Amino acid sequence: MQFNSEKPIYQQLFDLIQLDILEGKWPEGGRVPSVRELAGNLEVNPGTVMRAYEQLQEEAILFNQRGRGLFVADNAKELILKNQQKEMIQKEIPQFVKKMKQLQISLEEFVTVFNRS
Amino acid sequence: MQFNSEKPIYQQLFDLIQLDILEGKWPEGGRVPSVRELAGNLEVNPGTVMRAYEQLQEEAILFNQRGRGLFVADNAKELILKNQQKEMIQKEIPQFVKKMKQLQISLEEFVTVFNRS
Amino acid sequence: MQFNSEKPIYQQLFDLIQLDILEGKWPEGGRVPSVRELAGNLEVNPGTVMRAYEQLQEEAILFNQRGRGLFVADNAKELILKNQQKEMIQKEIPQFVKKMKQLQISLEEFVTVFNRS
Amino acid sequence: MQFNSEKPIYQQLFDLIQLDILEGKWPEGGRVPSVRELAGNLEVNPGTVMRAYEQLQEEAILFNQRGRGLFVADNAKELILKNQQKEMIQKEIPQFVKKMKQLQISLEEFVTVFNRS
DNA sequence: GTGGTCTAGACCACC
DNA sequence: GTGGTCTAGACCACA
Repeated sequence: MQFNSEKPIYQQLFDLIQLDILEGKWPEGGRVPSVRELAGNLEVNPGTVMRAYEQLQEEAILFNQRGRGLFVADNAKELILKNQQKEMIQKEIPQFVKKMKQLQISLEEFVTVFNRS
Repeated sequence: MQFNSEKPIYQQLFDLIQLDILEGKWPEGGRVPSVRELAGNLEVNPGTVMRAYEQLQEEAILFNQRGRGLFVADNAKELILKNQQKEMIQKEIPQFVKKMKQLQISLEEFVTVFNRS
Repeated sequence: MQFNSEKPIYQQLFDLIQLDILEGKWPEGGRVPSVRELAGNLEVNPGTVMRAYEQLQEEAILFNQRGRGLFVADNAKELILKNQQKEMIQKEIPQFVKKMKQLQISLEEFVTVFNRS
Repeated sequence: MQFNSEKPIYQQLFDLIQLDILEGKWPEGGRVPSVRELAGNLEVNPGTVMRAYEQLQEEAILFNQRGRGLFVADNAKELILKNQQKEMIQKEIPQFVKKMKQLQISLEEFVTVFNRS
């Protein structure tokens, strides 16, 4: 796995796993790969995986069953979607729009790209 | 002057100065505050200002008249606008659109925010 | 290590490292000495080495694996050769030819030196 | 007059004047513009012109007639040509050839550019 | 006065 | 351990 070097790896991991859950690759309620296993697959330091898992637990997307491992929450997809949508709509879109206006980029330009992809 | 800690100061300066030029606070063809002067005003190390100025020279937004100081290029505004528009359209918008689709945010949602602000 | 005083050290380093890569002393894909290590060996300030490394990253000759260090790109040799050839053919040769003509130095003179060495 | 910022202005001036003499714009034996006059025309600091004139005197290309001004030497053209040719053939060409070989640029490539311009 | 280079040393996040 | 940022201060050539 290649990681874009501009962001901390643990954050890229954090994002990636959420995508995997949304896409059903990591099913809700299912057990998550162990830190060592995932770290081995991705050729990444175990501590780095650890850190991503920790943050996912803080957001209640993963939960720990003592001695059995980490599991995906049953409402994980919904949680992820709600959280990120909220962040996007309340913060990122307004900020993005502001920048577009500063640069005099028209709505049409945006729509073109939107429809193209 | 307050600086956001999440981005290097010299980059924030780099962005800020471009905004100032676009807004006409630093007129095209005019002389720019000396490294030491600006550093003093902003309570920042001269080297940090230098770094911002350096990058602006690389983009041909500023140019050096030896021994006299740095000046804003005559076509600075156009340059800045073109550069940033290019960056926005080619990279940021596609990336943003991708994220919107992942989060199932509709175009309408975006348009609403766009028209509101 | 001795440095020529007429050019900035970090630029001399920038050139030197490219030569080392071309000659295979710093193999493609391999790890590069750490900033501190190289600085120690060359008896130079770490910041100076950093600056050279920085520019090599901008040219994609080196890349950063976060927390592990800097590495030589897999296509580094090709990149260096292409870049420098381009610079040479587009800028330096025409300029050199212009000077030769001003000084009325014939092509034969040049060819003689070329074949001799 | 525009000066390329990569070289000190006084050196650019030094080169420029020699070219002018070679091309006959400043005739041998003729009087040279005063420091103030030339500085005014070129929009340059008088001290800068001064410095160029000084170096030209050191090379005996200009000479001073006390109270009357500076004059171009009678053998100025020959002097300039000989000096620069020597420098070119003994130092610059070998160095240039070395770099060409490092970059695997063929003699043909050079000849092409030479004949084109 | 100007920009620019270099040093020595501190501090940071990341791995 | 790694790269990267920032500071404070010195020194330089150029104009």
